[in-house]
Amino acid sequence: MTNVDIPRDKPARPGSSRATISDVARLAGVSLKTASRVLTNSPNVKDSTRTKVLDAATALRFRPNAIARDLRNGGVATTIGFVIGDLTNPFYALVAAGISQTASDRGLTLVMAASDDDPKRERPTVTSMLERRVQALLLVPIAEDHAYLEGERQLGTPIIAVDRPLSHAASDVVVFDNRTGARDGTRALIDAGHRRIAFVGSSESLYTHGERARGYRDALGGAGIPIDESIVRTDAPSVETAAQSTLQLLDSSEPPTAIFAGNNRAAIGVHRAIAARGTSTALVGFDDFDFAEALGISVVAHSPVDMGRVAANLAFRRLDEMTGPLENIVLSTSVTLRRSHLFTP
Amino acid sequence: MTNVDIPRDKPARPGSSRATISDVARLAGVSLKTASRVLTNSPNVKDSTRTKVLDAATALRFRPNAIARDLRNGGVATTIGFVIGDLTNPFYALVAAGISQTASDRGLTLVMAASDDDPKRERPTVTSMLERRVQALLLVPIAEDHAYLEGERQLGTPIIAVDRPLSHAASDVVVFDNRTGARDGTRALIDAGHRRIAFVGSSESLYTHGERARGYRDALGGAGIPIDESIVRTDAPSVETAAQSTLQLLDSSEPPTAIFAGNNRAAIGVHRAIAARGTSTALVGFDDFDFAEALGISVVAHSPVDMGRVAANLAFRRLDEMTGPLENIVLSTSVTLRRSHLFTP
DNA sequence: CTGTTAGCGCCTTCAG
DNA sequence: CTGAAGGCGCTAACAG
Repeated sequence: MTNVDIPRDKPARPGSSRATISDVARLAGVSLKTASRVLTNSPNVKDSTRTKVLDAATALRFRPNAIARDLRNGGVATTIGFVIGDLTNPFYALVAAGISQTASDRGLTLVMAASDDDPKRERPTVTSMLERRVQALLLVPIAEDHAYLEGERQLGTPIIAVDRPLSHAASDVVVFDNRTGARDGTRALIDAGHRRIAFVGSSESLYTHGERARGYRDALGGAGIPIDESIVRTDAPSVETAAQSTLQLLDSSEPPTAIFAGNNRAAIGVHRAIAARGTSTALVGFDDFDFAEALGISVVAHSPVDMGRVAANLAFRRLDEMTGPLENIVLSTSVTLRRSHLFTP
Repeated sequence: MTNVDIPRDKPARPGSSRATISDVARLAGVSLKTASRVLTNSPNVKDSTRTKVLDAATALRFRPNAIARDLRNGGVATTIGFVIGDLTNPFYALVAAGISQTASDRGLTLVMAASDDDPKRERPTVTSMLERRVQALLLVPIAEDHAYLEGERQLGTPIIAVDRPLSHAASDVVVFDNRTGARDGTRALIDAGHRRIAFVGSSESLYTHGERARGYRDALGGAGIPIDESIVRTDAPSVETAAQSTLQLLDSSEPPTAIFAGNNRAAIGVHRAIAARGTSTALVGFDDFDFAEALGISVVAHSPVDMGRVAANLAFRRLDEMTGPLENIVLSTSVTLRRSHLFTP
């Protein structure tokens, strides 16, 4: 039974009125498959037929339906998924930029979903990506338990953890060398003559901050400076809390002469507090951003864009040859010295 | 560094080894449709059957295939597309965050593609989105001619221009009130007693900067200050060029006492140049960001996240009722006064 | 060179 | 409450 007279009533949904390949074929007076061949640039088509089909396609404003194509081609989409906590954080936005670039080089489109930093929302978000049949899934993990991902990975979808490893589950990972970076950053402070150096950042239970606090301790230990836990403030996840903690540090009887800030937000908060008190406390931060450069803040720098690129490339390697041990890629950091490690003007 | 061997059962293509609904049905000993009913939460299924199917699904690690579902449901994806020039610019990242939030409230996933600020790449990028049958397309236009979008819109896909209008084509648009914002920002400088106020930003041929330069002129004109075109520098699209232009301004025989910066990058460059010269030139910027706050720079502020939200909501309204005239939504801005409009410390 | 046939995985008729 | 067909738009096999 051929479907010659399909009644196209009203375009209830967008797209429902779009021409299909058979519409094009009919208008061009060729078979469906011939039209398909032309539209997919297959060889073995007479030139005159080709132009006839192409003309019909433009006349009908034909757009191939990638959904149908993807279904036909194994039910896998030509997309790569990125599950992110909060796109509002410029750091993750840059990672996304790196992924996007790399993906588009491979003809894949980036599909993104934010879990709004809510650990409970991570799994549904990931599931939705998987249902969309993304070719690979990159994610910045925030849930407490990622055991649920094990099965997915075994089903063949490469899963790459970005910026921190999964909890209770193995996977490919791309992270920065937080520990070494923090150590070197702290060392810059020591080299500048400081001995009483505080740490301001998030909870050590956060992978990145745990590593950074460790690096900070490494540096002090290496220089024979005893660690005073009262000036290790890991209670500052936001700009405001960082400013708060710094104020307390500065107002104490034995204030630090230098501060190592655990991330970009902490650095802003610390800087603000120092400015408020008018002290010349030295500062080194982790993460390089516009404001750090503008303010002359010395930092442990890295490249979030590269992180995205590396993660995407790792996913593609998995796609091309599924075998091999899990990889744990550690991206190096570098210390960018400006002025603030000496004092804050 | 842990190296665990990945167990690969069926190393074919990802997804090829995934269970389908009929696999689930077979294992559960029911018909395909019954399984489907259970998995879509339809009523009218005996509880015992339901659990049987659910058990089979988990056993098989079944994941519904959204590609097939979308094809079935009219060939339209449950996604919304965003074509962006450069995700690296925090401004656009924030717009994307707003879109993402709003989309996920509606059960849609964001698919994003960057054209890398290359006007030539815009159209292919848009086309790829359309082939993916996104329900709506938001884009930050950069091509010179958007006539090609007319037809697409008529085919039923809502198309919303974000941050600037299309060229040579009509569409729904969401923009900021750049002109009024720039006027008010410049006025703050005038109110602070400045009379010789320079403009540093991108080419006026860029919609946003054209408007902002106009607002700047409005303010000067309104205060009876003649416009000296030699201090209107629209040759500064980047941080570096902005710093360069500012340096020239500062080194001239008749330097300005204040500068209005056309956007976030310009503000950074201007600030850097002022710091380099050590002058106390006043500054007001367009766009509010961390560094502006950290540096005490007064700015014309707005909400990129809201812009994304508004644009997405407009798209959804179009989806729900396709009728009505094209809309041109203008988002207001506000002046945030810190210290730099008086002088730069 | 071109056409016919047969599904990809899912869900909505329409029957039992 | 459950099952049997049919088809969304497209392309890979096979013919001719």
